[in-house]
Amino acid sequence: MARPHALARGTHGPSGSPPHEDSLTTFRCGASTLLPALWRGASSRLPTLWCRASALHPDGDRRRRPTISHRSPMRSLARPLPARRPRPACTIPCPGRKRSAIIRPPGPLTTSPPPFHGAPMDAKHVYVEDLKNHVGETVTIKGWLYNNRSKGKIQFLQVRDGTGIVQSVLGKGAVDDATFAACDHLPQESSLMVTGAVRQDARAPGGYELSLTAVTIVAQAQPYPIALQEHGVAFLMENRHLWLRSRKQHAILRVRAEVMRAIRDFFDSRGFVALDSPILTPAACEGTTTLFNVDYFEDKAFLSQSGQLYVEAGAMAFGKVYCFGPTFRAEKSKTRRHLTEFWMVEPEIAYATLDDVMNLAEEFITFIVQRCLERRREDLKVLERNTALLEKIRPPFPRMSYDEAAKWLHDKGLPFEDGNDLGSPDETALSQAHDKPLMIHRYPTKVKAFYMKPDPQRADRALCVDVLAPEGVGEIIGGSQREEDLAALERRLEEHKLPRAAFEWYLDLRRYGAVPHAGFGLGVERTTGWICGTEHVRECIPFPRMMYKIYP
RNA sequence: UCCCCGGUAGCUCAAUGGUAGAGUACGCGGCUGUUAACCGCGGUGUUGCAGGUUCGAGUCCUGCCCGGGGAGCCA
Repeated sequence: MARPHALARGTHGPSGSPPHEDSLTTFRCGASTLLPALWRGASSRLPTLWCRASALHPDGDRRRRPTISHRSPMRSLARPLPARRPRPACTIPCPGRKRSAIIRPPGPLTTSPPPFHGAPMDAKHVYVEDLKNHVGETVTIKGWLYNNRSKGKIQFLQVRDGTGIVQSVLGKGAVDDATFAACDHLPQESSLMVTGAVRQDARAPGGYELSLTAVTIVAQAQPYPIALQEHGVAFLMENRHLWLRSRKQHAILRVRAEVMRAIRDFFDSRGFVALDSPILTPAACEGTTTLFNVDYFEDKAFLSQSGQLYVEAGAMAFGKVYCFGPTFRAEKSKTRRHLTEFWMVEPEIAYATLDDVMNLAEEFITFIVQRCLERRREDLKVLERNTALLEKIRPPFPRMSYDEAAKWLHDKGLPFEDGNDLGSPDETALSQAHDKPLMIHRYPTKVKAFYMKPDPQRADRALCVDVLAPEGVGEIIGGSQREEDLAALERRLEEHKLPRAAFEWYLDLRRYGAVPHAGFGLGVERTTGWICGTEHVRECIPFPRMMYKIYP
């Protein structure tokens, strides 16, 4: 009862019309085992695509795949390729011939697409993560082939569906021979639907497996670039859109999603109003860092580096607010801690002091970590994270003033100059020395932003706090009590040489009912990276944006 | 912007200045419990680019390009 499926038709373009070249990329003409006689006859005229390395670039030459960089924006896409030894645009293996054939552009498709193999899917569709509730039932998993270990007359198809991976066992005779043979040649990441009885079996990774009675191949993949082997970072980054399917990346991004949900749950349940700040802004919030420029009609604008000034307005209106969104920094930082686009949550509270936000940060971090332990333990296991270290993350967190930190660094013999901001190596050393987040407060006023309130006890120290995650991770929170005095703030703007006109609205917040207030910002990717034990923040966001890197 | 490391097959990597080679992926064959399965067979190539030294350069020198890590700055 094999029949074409809507999904399959979709991959071949409208029936009877010439397919778009791209639409052909989902099947291959070398797959004669998949095709009935009529279709196979047509396949010799079909152009497609079983190129060894054409997954990323239409000319099949991986070395020319688009790499977009600051110095050579869109170079490989914008310029014609240099003249060189002619290469086949696309090749297919031809039985009986040593060399691959050169493929001509596609002609019109006149035959119908190949039918699927296997029985129609009348079994209940379930997700891999729910399989344990369906032992003994016959169910269908819809997903992609993670790996196939073929052992002659028995095949072990490992199918992933986004919620997990399940091993399904296909014995010869369980399905028709054509389907069995097709499965034996299925490349990694081919999409397929498998139907079978759910069994508990200790031999299966994950503990449950399927005894298959039907397999439907939705789309046979081209050879998948990301093999089950080690790959270099550069290669994986250029294949980020596919890398997301890998187990570790999958686990990290699920933890990230949990972190984001925990953030919202924490503030929403405490009476904070979500008040989003603009992404397009007229001026720098802090003045010191480099911003991305944007043409804003006839004017100039910037991508926001912080929503803080705007949530201050929000706090005066709603009492407790937070903004949560992307933030942009154009600094040329090339380290494992930096992205040019990252997500930040910034709570701001009226009538709050530095101590209030330090206490809040402590509760907040604890909430996020414990939530991930509670709900994403399996992912942390995939990541081989030492969760015992995370279990310890509960109040109180150690607190240290800047002066105490400076003394600690001196005692350790680290080259640190009093009065300077803490450098990266300093923070790393401090962070490594603690097994809980370390709160360092009251940095020198001169190294901090203009809006931070100086300590009334000591004007050369600001009422601010940085929270350093342990294990050498470093800063995940920066916060402060804000300067609420109009005259003092005006002086600070001048000292920082900031354009006053752009800040008039901000000064208004002091003119009309100023109150003490405070807040902080937490970086989502750094926090996720700490919880996951990830080496680099680029793995903690689906499509990282970094210096000179904006593809894919 | 500065400092350090790197660029060889689609991918991961070898190769005293002397014939560019493995594993993997891919293809074919074998195998009814595999765990990145295994066994046999099949060939990968402008050694990042441009010069230079040399009888001879993947290897040494110079410049450039690209990538990675770090400093500053920051979440």
